[in-house]
Amino acid sequence: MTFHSLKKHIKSNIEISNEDLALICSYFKPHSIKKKDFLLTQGNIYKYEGFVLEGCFRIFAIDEKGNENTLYFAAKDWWLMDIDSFMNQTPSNLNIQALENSKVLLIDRADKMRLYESLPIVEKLFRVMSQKALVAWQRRLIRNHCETAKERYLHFSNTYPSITSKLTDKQIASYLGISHEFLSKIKKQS
Amino acid sequence: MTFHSLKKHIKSNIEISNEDLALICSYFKPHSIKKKDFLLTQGNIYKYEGFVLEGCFRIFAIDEKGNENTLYFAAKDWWLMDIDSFMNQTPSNLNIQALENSKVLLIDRADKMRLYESLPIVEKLFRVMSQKALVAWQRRLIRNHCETAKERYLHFSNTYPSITSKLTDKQIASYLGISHEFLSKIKKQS
DNA sequence: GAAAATAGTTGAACTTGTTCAATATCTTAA
DNA sequence: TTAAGATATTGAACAAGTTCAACTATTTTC
Repeated sequence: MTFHSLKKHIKSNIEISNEDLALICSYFKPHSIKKKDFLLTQGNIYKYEGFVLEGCFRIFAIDEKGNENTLYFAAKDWWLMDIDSFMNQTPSNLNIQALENSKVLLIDRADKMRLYESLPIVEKLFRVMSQKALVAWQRRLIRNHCETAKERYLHFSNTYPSITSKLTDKQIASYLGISHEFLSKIKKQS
Repeated sequence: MTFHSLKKHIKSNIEISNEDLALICSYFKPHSIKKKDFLLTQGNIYKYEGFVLEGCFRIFAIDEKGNENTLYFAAKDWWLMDIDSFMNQTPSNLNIQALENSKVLLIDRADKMRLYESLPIVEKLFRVMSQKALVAWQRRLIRNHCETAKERYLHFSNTYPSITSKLTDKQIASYLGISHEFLSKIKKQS
């Protein structure tokens, strides 16, 4: 039951046997994370990769000026990772915080490496997911270049209405790359 | 000789035997592309994936208003791909144009699929490269949010001086997401 | 349930970047 | 080698978004 949504998610990305699916799932352990708790804070090395079962997370960086910069939000069926820190074992620049009481499946770095080695299809799984993510990031950057803040806000809230409803305007503004005051003015207009 | 830089590039990403390297290379065919010619124009399905041996390319999209939006530039040792069109066999939104006479190694879609199947390490290669690219795109988006156009220009020209020197200001501006008039004003200041 | 903290609103002054138009410079093809 | 076309520069008027500050809601915590 716990692994149902992970299995479904994997099958939506690659063709895979039930045996392999079960083996992959056996590496993941369920965890609960309370609202406002952090799975990762910047400066630390990221040891886990996570898959969200329920709840919602915010992945953000804090720059020198103290501004919070939200990379993305992760709700059900999204992954929690800091690829850079996880791959290279370098201190992370990111923070991953639960926005509500949440449940995740976690795999630690050593197990992930074992999984890659013991089951080559896992390479394919992450290759496919990474490439899809890449396309999404490219599109987001283009939107940032050619759309106004208002257009970007409407696109986000229409694309992810259920996530939008869980967020404060401050969090949305930090995702869109605008000040929260300006977001307030945008919302008043529309 | 032709495959030297591709081999070196692959080895910088994964550990691999010389036999596997040679097999991978056997799928790629060298091509020359003249300045201003297109490897891909939007609306078409992308059939090839390419590795740049020499020269320089620009990968860009044109939006409804007719604005050119440069995703990235690809010089020696960079890949030319439209992941979206190549993976899903859907018409591309991108244009890939040679900025000077260039040489590339091309692999067509069917061969790429065969390569993935016959040599699982190729999945790993593209998994690793995609994840590295993902990190780079995330950083670029953050820079777009928290740096001014001038800071972004200086970062770009300092990071890629040899590419910068091959480009017109119009092309650089479309990469930074600003008007070329404003780039001209920025350059005058510094 | 009151106090404290956080989030949202609004306005005024300001900065960054755009648009348009005119002019100047550089490339390229015939 | 010259005309045509693309590229770069500059200025003025404008639009988009920021910053600061004061105020109002809304949550959170004890």
